Amino acid sequence: MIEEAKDTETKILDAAKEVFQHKGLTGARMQEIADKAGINKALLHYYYRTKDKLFEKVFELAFSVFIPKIRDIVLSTDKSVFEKIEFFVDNYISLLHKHPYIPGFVINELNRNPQILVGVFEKNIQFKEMNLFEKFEIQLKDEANKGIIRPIDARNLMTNVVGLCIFPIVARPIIQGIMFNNEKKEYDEFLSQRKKFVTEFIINAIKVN
Amino acid sequence: MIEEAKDTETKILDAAKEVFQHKGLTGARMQEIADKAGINKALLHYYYRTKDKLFEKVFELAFSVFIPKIRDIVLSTDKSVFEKIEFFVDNYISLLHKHPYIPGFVINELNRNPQILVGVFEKNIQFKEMNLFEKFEIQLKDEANKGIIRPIDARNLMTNVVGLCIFPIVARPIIQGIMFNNEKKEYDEFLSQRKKFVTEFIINAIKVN
DNA sequence: GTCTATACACTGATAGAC
DNA sequence: GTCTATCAGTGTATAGAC
Repeated sequence: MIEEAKDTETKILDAAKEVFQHKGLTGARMQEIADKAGINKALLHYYYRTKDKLFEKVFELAFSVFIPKIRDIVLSTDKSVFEKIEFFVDNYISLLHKHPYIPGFVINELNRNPQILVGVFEKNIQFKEMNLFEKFEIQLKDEANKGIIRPIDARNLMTNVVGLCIFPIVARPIIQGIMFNNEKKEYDEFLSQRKKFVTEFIINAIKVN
Repeated sequence: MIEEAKDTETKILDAAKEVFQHKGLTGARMQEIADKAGINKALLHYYYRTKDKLFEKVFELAFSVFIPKIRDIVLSTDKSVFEKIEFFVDNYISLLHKHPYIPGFVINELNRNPQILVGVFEKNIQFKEMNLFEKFEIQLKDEANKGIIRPIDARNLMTNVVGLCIFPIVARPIIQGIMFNNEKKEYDEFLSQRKKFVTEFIINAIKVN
């Protein structure tokens, strides 16, 4: 793998991602981003005008990494509910391990300023496609009628599935501190068995015996 | 209920809670806290020396609101596992509704600076009492042997229970935006049925049929 | 496109009068 | 204890040379 010479705009964006995702909008410093990108402050403004605009770009990219996956997986029509859940948990937790700071970043910035979502929605109409859940709702009703799963609401189920994947990542410092005596290695082991555990937990919760 | 004339120190702390919990350590401004407390900046430093010290105080109070509850409930020995779960979910979600900004605040600040926990632990040794989970683990093994519940790890279970309660609160802007077309009222209704839903979901997941 | 230098506003913190 | 005034440091952003 040869390290490509990245153009300045990309170098800035990469540095901005790292700094913003770790320190947040208000904690990030343009100077630190410039240092990390190997350029100077003035150049940041040349490419991205203001700190807010640079942040906006970083946020949109972070958001689009870990939201659309949900859509893709729920919409794969040829799978049963159990298969979809297994497939989702597996893929989503893998994704989270690759980008462990993104969920906390996105969640936090949205709590500070929910307004950001408006801009994101305008540029990505796909997020508004509510028929996504309507289709999934139909499948859930269908399998419930067939006696495969208990009757269950799609939004409650999706919230639980996503929450069970994300929570151990965003709340890592607390859980690791309280339940694992702050042992990083033990917590990594804990996380690595969550895929299997979470999948079984959810399927047991909704299946008819 | 008569509004008591609060002393200055309390007024400052109340104002600081509000500002820090909404804007975070780096986003909060001493000026805003002073304004909200109805005093001036100099007085903040008179009572709490520095911004960091004031923040530390606020963080510790926030942390102690929503962590010890877990301990209290898990340790109530006269309850079955099912009863504990129902009791916990009920009480914890009620608590979260009273302080909806605390979980996000605590989680975020800990991700930015996990070091804070060290100080909190030193002042509250109770958090380190790991036998809490060992006792619960014994009860889980016991009920599994009796064929009441499936064999399950205490830490995985606790993570799921707490996560299912907290996630819809901290991720509210995202879930409400994507699944509920940003309708506040609908999301409030959604939250109000979660107690029952989450309890049943977990019990179904672990009970033997 | 990239740099240095700098403008200008704001922030946390302190000095000192009352 | 509480205030006004102010300082020193830092932050974003821009001007202007190359």
